[in-house]
Amino acid sequence: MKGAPASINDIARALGISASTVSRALGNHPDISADTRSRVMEYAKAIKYRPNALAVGLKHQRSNTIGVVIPEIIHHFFSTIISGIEEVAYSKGLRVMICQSNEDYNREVINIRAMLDHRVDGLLISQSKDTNDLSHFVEVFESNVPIIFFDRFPSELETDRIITDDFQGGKLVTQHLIERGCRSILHLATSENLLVGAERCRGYADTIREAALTFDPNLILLCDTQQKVYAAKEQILAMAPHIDGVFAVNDLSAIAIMNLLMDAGYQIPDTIKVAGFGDDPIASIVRPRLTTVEQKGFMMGKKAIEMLLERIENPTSSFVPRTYKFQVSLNMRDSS
Amino acid sequence: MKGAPASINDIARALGISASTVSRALGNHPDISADTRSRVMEYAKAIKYRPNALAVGLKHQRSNTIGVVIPEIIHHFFSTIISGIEEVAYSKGLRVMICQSNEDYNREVINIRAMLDHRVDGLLISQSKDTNDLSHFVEVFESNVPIIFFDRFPSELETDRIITDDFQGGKLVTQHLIERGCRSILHLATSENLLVGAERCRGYADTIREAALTFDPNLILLCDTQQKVYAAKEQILAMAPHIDGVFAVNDLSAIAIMNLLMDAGYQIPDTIKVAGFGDDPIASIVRPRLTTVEQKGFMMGKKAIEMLLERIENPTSSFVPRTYKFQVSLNMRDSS
DNA sequence: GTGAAAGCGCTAACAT
DNA sequence: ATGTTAGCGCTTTCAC
Repeated sequence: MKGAPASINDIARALGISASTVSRALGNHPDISADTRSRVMEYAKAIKYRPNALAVGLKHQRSNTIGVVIPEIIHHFFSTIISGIEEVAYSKGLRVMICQSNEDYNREVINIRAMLDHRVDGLLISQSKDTNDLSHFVEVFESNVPIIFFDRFPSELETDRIITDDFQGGKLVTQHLIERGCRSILHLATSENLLVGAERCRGYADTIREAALTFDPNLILLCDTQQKVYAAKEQILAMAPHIDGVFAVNDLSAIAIMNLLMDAGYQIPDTIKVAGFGDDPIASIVRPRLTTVEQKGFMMGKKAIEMLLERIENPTSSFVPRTYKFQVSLNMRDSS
Repeated sequence: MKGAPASINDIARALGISASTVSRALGNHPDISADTRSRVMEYAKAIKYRPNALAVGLKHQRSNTIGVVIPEIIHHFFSTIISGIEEVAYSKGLRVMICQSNEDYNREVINIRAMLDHRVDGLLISQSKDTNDLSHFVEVFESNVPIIFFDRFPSELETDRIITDDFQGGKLVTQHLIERGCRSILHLATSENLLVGAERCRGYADTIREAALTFDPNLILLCDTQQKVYAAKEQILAMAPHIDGVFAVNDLSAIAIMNLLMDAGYQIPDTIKVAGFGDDPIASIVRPRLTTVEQKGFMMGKKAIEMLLERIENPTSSFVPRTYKFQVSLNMRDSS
């Protein structure tokens, strides 16, 4: 029940040796005699000595911590990415500092600055939906802190990226719906400046054209949350009689429209087929089970931190940005 | 594109003044002349100076950071708690360091130690399911770092707690099911050493007895995840003909059993009524919509950090543990 | 094999 | 109004 935690100096004083000897003993330096080492170790354990990470970080100019900034922790995809990141981090004794931007530009900036202030060794970021000004990212480059973007990245910047093949995912879904007989497919899209959404949409549009179906821009609705789907209820129900398929940019809006259509008396998949994107656990819980694109979140997280660690270890002057794109697969279930 | 970030000394040197003057100017110390202040500010902005949080922390013996350890970020309840915590933290310029234990004792220990090493100003913790040894918590007390438990706490320790009235929640659900006509209610419970689960179960059992229904211990199944529900499929289907209600300890297992029963031909809520606990967003998405107990996650998060800040500001020697219990409400939907 | 001293970046007495 | 100094806890030359 004492005030400040014990320091190396406390140990040194108690044992009548110098702080540097204690430091070396604790760090298993070869010069230290077995006897001294064990005395130090023993006493350190007895008083529950713990190194001050702030002091170590200040000395070493590195904090043994990597920072992660994600839009929203609540999304299963991001959670699995974090698990992947932590998996690797723990195995290497690295600390992980997680912050969420809540899809808010200002918070993203604040979080990134806080992480830089803490002298994180590297940064793993998935940018917020409403980030347009990229100067805070540029600051990171200028401060020479390695940074890897995952999933959502600023296309204007030449950076390392761990991404999903969203275009291919969009194609897979659309091809599947067409194979199942759909001829008029509604696409629930996400806000324009989100590249992942744009890619999924491009996959959709490309496939429609390839299949020689008529591409109708009116069949694209900006509607990427449950709330927005319900807000667009009238519009959707007005279109419903003319469509036989829906490709939603994520699982939650897919499920929302599925419910909305079923409540209006439509049969799924008989009358209208629905597919989503992401393979959220909820996709296999709802009825009918949702057909959706599976993303490799855990693997992406692992790959992201591995790439980051490589960058940290090789701070090469000639920077050549790399992109690692994960392939996707379609999980066919009962909704299509 | 320089190596180390600029320090106060760099500014001092460039401006031909002393480091302490720079420090004071940056900190808006009243003694500093307006001229000096503005010159420092301007130059600092120009070179994008950022204080080294490690150095500040080392000096001040506090890091302006609070640590949060939760079992799993993926659960909506914990995510909302985090949002509540961040809400307050951001408004006060505090940093939040989040770690997940993944319901693993060892990770919990590692995380807490890492936070202590970082000299966090305080700790907000919800303990993992398989934590029985409490010595790492005791270490926190001994190091005089304020700690508040939320939701899941060690009952053997006298600590500050922000909790849900789980007992009352269990009662509410059970009373509701009985009012709806249920006479034989199955309870899907969680592992024994999780107090929140035990309390919900106690609320269930108490209510059964109060209603003068026969309490049958065989109607309590240890089954708190989707997977475990499906693993117990045979057992559940064998009981199904004899029950007319289910109270699940959380929403995911409630939904799992709902699906399992519906797949087996049971009508919900007509033949069997089902209710969950937690009000996960999925509860209002699934069909039938799930009746469930609403927990005040966001409010709990806010309260937790507010209580923590109070503890940090008043490190009183006479510690009297406080418990703040949040009331719950029942959201009645279509499953009951 | 161990100690003394310097310094990481910052702040806060204590000068002046 | 500003400079000097010391020190937070740790590591690491450089001595011996």
